[in-house]
Amino acid sequence: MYELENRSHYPISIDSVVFGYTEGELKVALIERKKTPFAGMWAIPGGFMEGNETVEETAFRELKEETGIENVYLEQFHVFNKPGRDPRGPTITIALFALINSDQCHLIASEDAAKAKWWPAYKLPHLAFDHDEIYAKALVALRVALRTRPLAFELLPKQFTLTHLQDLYEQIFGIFLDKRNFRKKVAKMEFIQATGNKTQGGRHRPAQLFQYDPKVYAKFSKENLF
Amino acid sequence: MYELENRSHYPISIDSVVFGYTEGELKVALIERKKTPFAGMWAIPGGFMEGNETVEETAFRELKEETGIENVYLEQFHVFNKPGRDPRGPTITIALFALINSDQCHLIASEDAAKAKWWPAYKLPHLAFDHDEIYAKALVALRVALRTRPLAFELLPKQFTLTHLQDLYEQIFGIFLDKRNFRKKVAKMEFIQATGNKTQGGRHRPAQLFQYDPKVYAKFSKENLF
DNA sequence: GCAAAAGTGTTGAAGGTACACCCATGT
DNA sequence: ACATGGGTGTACCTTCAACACTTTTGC
Repeated sequence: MYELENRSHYPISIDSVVFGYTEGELKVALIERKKTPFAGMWAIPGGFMEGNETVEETAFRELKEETGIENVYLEQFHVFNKPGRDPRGPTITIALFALINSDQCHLIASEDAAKAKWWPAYKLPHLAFDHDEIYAKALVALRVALRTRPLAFELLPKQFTLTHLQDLYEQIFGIFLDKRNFRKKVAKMEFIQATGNKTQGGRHRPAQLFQYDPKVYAKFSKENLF
Repeated sequence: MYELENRSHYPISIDSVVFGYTEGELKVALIERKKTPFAGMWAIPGGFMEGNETVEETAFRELKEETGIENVYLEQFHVFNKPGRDPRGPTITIALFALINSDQCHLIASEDAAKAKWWPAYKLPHLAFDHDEIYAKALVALRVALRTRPLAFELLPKQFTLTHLQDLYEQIFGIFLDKRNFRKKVAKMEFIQATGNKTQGGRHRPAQLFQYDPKVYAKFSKENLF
């Protein structure tokens, strides 16, 4: 403890851009600020590190407090510290993105946040602080992550249809994919397995339900190095 | 300034993994620690943020102080804060990687560092703190970055031969490439241009020198979205 | 003239893209 | 019976992978 006493110390805030997928649409969880600065504006949920918390612990705590969200996949993507980004003084923000299947996830506001709400990912309002910039980087990080790792499944329920999987990719990357070609590709991925179950209740032909097997993926990705 | 006063404040260290390419070999700049803890061990250069510095400003200042390195490409890749990673108490380390053409870059030690030295990237000694772990992540980040952006040129002199470019990729990704296929691919990349100049002095056929044109790349990458 | 690195084309395999119709269900 | 989304195969084209010899220079 001796040597660090002389050092400058900084408040550190942890902000988490939470992506969800509900009703066939990519969504983002935002909170409306109660307090100044930027009271009344929408913002990315987050808050300050306290005591001996780690970055991830702070992120989980703040998400729970501000939105009620638990059990999400979290990943760091950038540190923001441009001078002037927080009118209360110099702060350092570590930004993370979170992935959740938001189908049965109602947001619950509390404490620092007046409201918490899922917004369509491509129709966000103007955000508080420099959160527009943080969000833009989060989207890029999301695309890079989804390209290189099997994270789409974090956004889907355990069992999902191929149409949903395709739709998710189309929305995240802003492209259209050919249904037959997409399915041919998925068929070759042994870590995406048919369960034998089917959807019910649509007034159309029921769809097969698939699931992701991380063990098969682990074997597969070791063999293919990347 | 009012509201931040109550918050926990933390010392923040900035460590930069500097990759260089000298004498046909991928290298990393390390310093030997003078002070406890870990006096006598090799470590990634870095130090603590002070005053109103930004992350990047701290990184540049520490690199200059500890190794004499200036004018490098810098990019953040991860924040480390596992409890116990620094015996002096809880600290947060923001890690960056740096890219430089180290051909004419002699390292100059000073202040906190007893020595500064280029090490072959795949033959590092065991490092101080959790720097082995930081370095492992830096290598992964380097590969991801080189795959998705034209950063190889930061490691090469302004004019370079195709053999050097190929060798750099082979070392970074740990693979062997076919010379003819590699050159065919490069030929299609309009942002890598022959200068008309040639190498001199080898006792073999002189090689054409190429250079990277960022303007052409910018046009190219906008057209191809990724 | 020999050592050492530079430079150059062709062929076959694999993977990607484009494209249109029938199927199972609910109302 | 009709509306809705589920499901399937083929042909072409582009890209990737494998492979060996000639050229230019310094000594």
